[in-house]
Amino acid sequence: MPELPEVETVKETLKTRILGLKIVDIEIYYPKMMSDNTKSLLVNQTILDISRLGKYLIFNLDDYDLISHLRMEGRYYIKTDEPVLKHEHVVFKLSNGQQLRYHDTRKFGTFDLRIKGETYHTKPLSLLGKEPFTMDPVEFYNVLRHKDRAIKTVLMDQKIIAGIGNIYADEILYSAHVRPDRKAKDVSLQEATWMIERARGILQSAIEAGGTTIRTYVSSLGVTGRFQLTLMVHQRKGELCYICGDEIKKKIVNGRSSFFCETCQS
DNA sequence: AACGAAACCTGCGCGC
DNA sequence: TGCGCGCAGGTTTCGT
Repeated sequence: MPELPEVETVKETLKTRILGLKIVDIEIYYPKMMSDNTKSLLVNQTILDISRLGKYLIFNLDDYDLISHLRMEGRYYIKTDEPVLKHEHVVFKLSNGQQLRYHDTRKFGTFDLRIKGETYHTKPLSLLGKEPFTMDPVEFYNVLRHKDRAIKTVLMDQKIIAGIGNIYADEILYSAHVRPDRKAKDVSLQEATWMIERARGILQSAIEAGGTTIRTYVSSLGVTGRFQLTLMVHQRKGELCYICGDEIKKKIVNGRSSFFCETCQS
């Protein structure tokens, strides 16, 4: 589910709810999700801050950083003593009686614990490329020049540029007028520059939309980070392009569904 | 080195 | 109603 904007929204929302609270206990209902050793190190740590890099959420504690990746369907809920649901796999009990619950239908999410200071120098965070906000278009172009893969595959490669997933890749490519199945090495400097500029604009708009959506649900249970931004092409196969009126096409690119307009993108 | 496919999981919608 | 299949916004691992 979550790409960079959704994770940013989850981060901001959680910061308003659990900052300064101590983890007094943890219940693990799906052992593969978190080891007992990690649990023992987390207990008695206080949540001092929450940060984000790419699609990773990072709980900054006294002595450690807990790195959380939501993968496809991870979500956080803040509850008290309601019954624990089927897909709530990790429950962090906090010092004010609240519980931070990690919910993940497909169990793809991951937790990694790092000693402060090593967080950004070890996997997985050390593998991440720059986010679109800090990526220099010329640097990006120079990477593309050597890639014999579809441009969309490169745009979603977290080692090259961090934070973009399947939905935003489609939207960015549409906005930059580039077909998802073009070879990366055939993309021009002008196009690469548009892609970075459009990535920044679209991600920023999504963050603002997500923030708006969440703010209207301040007292709701879920902290999902779902945003309401109008999608121009993603999941619109057979519908009409808002710009030229042609039919939106769907094609599998490197195993991922990809939506685009043949007329507006080349 | 670099690429594509498979694997990790569960639930949902669709056609028969 | 029930079953099988395809599909889902991500990442890592494995084989070529």
